[in-house]
Amino acid sequence: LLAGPCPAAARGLIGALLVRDGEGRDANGQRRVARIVEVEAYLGIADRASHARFGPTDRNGVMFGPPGIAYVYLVYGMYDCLNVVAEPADRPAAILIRAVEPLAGAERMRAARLASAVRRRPTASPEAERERLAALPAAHLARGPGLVAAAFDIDRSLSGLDLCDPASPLRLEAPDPSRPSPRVVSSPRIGIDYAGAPWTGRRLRFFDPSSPAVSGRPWKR
DNA sequence: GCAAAGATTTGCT
DNA sequence: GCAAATCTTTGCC
Repeated sequence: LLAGPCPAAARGLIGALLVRDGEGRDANGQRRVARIVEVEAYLGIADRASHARFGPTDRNGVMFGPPGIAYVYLVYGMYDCLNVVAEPADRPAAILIRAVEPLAGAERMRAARLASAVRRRPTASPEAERERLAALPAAHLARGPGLVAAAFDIDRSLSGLDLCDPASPLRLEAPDPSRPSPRVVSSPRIGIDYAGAPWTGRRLRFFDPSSPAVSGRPWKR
């Protein structure tokens, strides 16, 4: 699937599982599992919204490699974002994981969100942040690309990891076959106004409209 | 070498 | 609804 055209691969990732093994920044060994509910496809050199538009660099190098590999980058100097590399090795493309819906390990995700917030704002009250996160529904713990990374302890050190290897601490797994496949709708991508036409208008964002974990304002979904 | 902008999130007005 | 926080990467001198 990931070796094929990126838009179809992105659509096909909706409903797949993102799995994180117990290892992480602290000793709590809870396994985290979540359903992918929102993604965006970023195409090759010609896509003015894609990091690949600069050609291969130190940052985006893995996009030019084989499919199924993690591409993690830092955005706005603050948040890590997880991508899955798509298409064959000579064609750069990646799928941004924008939101996932927790199925297991939600408390571990809450702890990771707290640790991430404390690292970002050392002067703020950890207790206030802990209470804020405790009040958050599980479906909102990873609603947004920066929050997916925070909830799963994903940072740039995981870039290059094989997400299709069952031995990887972070990996993709096929959805539960007994579960009905989700409805998938498309929209333009978010936060790429700089790309200009026609790229801003292309419907390369895919999501499950029934999921409460999808990011963005409800009326813009 | 330096200036500018960015695949975001949060808090305040 | 708008602006701040924060730092890497890119683009131009």
